[in-house]
Amino acid sequence: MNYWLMKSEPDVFSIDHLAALPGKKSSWEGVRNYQARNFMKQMQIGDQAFFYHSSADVIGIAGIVRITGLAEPDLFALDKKSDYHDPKATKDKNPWVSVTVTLVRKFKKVITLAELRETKGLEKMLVLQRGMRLSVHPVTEKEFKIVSEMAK
DNA sequence: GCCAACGTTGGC
DNA sequence: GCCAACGTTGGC
Repeated sequence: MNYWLMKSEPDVFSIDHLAALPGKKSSWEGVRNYQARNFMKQMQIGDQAFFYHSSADVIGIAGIVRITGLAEPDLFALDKKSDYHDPKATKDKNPWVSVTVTLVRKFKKVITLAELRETKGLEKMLVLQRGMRLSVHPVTEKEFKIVSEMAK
């Protein structure tokens, strides 16, 4: 069982959008970075991930989701009308994948980046590292537990 | 809107 | 394969 952090711009897709969907379930598409994609391929059913709001009024971790569907081809890459279209992707050679996530818990209050920075034990958390832009990346079990406790 | 820190592209 | 130019991410 592994833990992850997944970034989304809440203007595009927020934790409230997810909560409003049938089954509180959605595919997670549009990742167009190979390193992030490789992490998505490693995800297993039951893994948990932080839902992170980036480029927002309140930046930080908004809640927890569970991986309920393994990586499969991200068909938005083939859709010319999609913002996620990749002109180099074809049906036979589509490098991009999406996974399915289901909401576990929305935090009462977003745990902000500033709060994360002030918390002991999270010093090495990847999202806090300088220049860290990966939209999908791993979180340690220890970090996952500390942040989960903060949200109680 | 600025800009640091990356990732990608393309000429050579 | 190198690397300059360009594009993107994302905090501030």
